[in-house]
Amino acid sequence: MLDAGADLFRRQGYEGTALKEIVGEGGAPWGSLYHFFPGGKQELGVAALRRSGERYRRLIELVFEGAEDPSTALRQFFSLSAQALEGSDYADGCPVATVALETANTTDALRQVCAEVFESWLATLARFLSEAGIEAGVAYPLALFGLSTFEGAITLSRTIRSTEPLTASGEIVASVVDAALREVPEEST
Amino acid sequence: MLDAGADLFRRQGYEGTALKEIVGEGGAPWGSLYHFFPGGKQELGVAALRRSGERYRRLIELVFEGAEDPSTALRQFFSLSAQALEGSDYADGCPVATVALETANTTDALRQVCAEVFESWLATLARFLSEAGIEAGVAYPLALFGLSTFEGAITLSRTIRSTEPLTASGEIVASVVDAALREVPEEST
DNA sequence: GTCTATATCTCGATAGAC
DNA sequence: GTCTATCGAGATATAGAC
Repeated sequence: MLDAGADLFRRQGYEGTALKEIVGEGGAPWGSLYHFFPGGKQELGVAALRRSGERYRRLIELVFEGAEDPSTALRQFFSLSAQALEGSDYADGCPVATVALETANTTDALRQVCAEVFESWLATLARFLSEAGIEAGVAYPLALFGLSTFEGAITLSRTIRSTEPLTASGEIVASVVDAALREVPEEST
Repeated sequence: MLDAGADLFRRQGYEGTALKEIVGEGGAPWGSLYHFFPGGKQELGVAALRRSGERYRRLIELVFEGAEDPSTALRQFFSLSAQALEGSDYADGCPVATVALETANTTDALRQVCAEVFESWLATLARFLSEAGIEAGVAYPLALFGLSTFEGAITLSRTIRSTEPLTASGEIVASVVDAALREVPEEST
């Protein structure tokens, strides 16, 4: 049920998704919805976002751990997302961005979860950048920049139905991080 | 009425905004809504997005025309948006991004307008980059990158309620464009 | 715990007088 | 053109049997 909700929220947003749709898609019994989520739709939303946010964070980790440096990891991540978008008819974008924008000024509980998720991704990104030798004061702004570009590129790609924003942005982000890495003194690698 | 609609769509999205709210806020007569927009909410949405999208495009033009080069224009634009966000309790972000994500896979008429708006901004950006001497094949991907980063930074800033994503990203985008400008042969300026 | 039925509300859209 | 009243659909949430 959480997975079905997360998937629908990502595609059509929070307001655009009906509870019946979630229980229908998830094959879960309608009667048990308010047993597990006494807080109703909002509580389900919070739980679904937390779950998909953490899953996405682990995906980031996986890509960075498998790559030789953060720059190639980013290039791969952008390219991977472009593939995922194209293969899903431009539906599988960021699991929280749509809800984040919808609720930034309306439903604070949901906005807060989205903020927590974004910050967990930022912390993960900054950690990998730091571990590659980039100094702490630079790593966090660089993570902010990288995630910003990624989120915006997904927004553009979904809207104009082309992977071009993701691929073009991915190249430049990777090159920016690459330049930062080249400023790292040799001993620290 | 169009302005009231555009404002509400930007803050709380398309699905999250009721028609009554729009006519209420706009002080317009309810009876005339379906006279001017026989297509109902969707037609009003299309018109509102087109209008605010074009207004925003002219704002971009204004900033670029007033700045000495595209790099400083971008820095100013990010900084201006950060101010606008902070001054509006993080409500006045991008006028189309929220609706774009909501409708990318649900309501194609709205998605298409958002795509048109984004593309008009991209064309404007690419034109200014070209006019500054950056070759055509580079200007468009650079515009894609710049707009992507901007859109994502707004998303992050609104969600975590901090201007940090915008300021950090603005600096880096400006420096990337600055580097591209330095590759321009002197004669072409 | 889960089901069915339903209460209550709000939405978008329409009808018809003026 | 604009107003008032209202329709019908679909939403969230609840009640009460099992």
